[in-house]
Amino acid sequence: MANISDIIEQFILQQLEEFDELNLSRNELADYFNVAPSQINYVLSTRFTYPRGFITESRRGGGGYIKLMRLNMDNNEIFNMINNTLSTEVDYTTAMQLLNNLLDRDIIDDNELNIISSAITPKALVTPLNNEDKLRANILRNILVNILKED
Amino acid sequence: MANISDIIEQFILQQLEEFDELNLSRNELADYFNVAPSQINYVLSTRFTYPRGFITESRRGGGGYIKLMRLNMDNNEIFNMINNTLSTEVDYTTAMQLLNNLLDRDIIDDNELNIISSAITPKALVTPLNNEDKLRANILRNILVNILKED
DNA sequence: AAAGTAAAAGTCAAAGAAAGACAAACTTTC
DNA sequence: GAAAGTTTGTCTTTCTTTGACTTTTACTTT
Repeated sequence: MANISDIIEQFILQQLEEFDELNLSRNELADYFNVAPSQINYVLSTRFTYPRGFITESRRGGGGYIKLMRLNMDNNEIFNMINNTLSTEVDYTTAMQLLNNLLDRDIIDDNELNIISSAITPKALVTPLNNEDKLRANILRNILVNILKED
Repeated sequence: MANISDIIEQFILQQLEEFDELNLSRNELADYFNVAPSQINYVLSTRFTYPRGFITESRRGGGGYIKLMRLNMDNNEIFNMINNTLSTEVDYTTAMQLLNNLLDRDIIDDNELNIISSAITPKALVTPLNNEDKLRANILRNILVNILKED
């Protein structure tokens, strides 16, 4: 019950109440809690996930960091779509329907729809393995999550 | 942003806002930031690259210098550069340099850069076999061609 | 004018500093 | 007792910093 991962999770959540965006140092955090650095990855990847409304970004090497951001979940139409429609795979037609839906709701504009759709056309996603739909879901999720993060 | 290379990059970028062409002294700069002279080369070669829209020229010996220039390119040259950079494969760093270049030249705006870059992050392009860079080039080409055809 | 010297910048490789991946070992839960 | 979840550790990859050595150029001396 009082496992260290939960404690670290609470610690991070607490920080996130003050700031929407955290800049963590994996090693420092690990040091602070006396755990292996990879445990930080474990906490992040099991608790601070997309479906729970978080997004991470990182950089290695000197001055490296892990940036953790909380998504704005006021817009839960998109949020639900991301979690449902885009959880694993999505074909082009469905993806376009979703985007048009977002356009109707003024969540994205014409120009944005244009750019996003050109990123996920079958032509853009040529891949030897037949994982086009998986790729599309992944890319689209990334884009929309990014839009959510903006506000 | 606690690494010195990023700080030096910012410093140079700031100078470049005033002038399109800078005359740097490698030793003086290195001295100013208290780093090894070769670190200046590192910063220049990792950040002020051709896809980012820069080119350098230098001279050794007494009175030597490094001249850093922002290229000005007409639409045709930009088009060619895009095609060259994206002809087969492109890694994330290079792609971002290209996008920042397009941002500087007002070909895309902040919002567009944001969307596009989230479509091509390594995270968005997870793929079992080593074709991430190929995929990225393909997607990015699709997006940019689409944007360029608008005007 | 040739030779020598000092003042630059260039090259490259080794060391260092982070984070990522992944699997083995352990613990809890059902 | 098996499955799920957690902890630990090792190895890899990426990016940065440092330093030793080389090359080029301008200036000085003979």
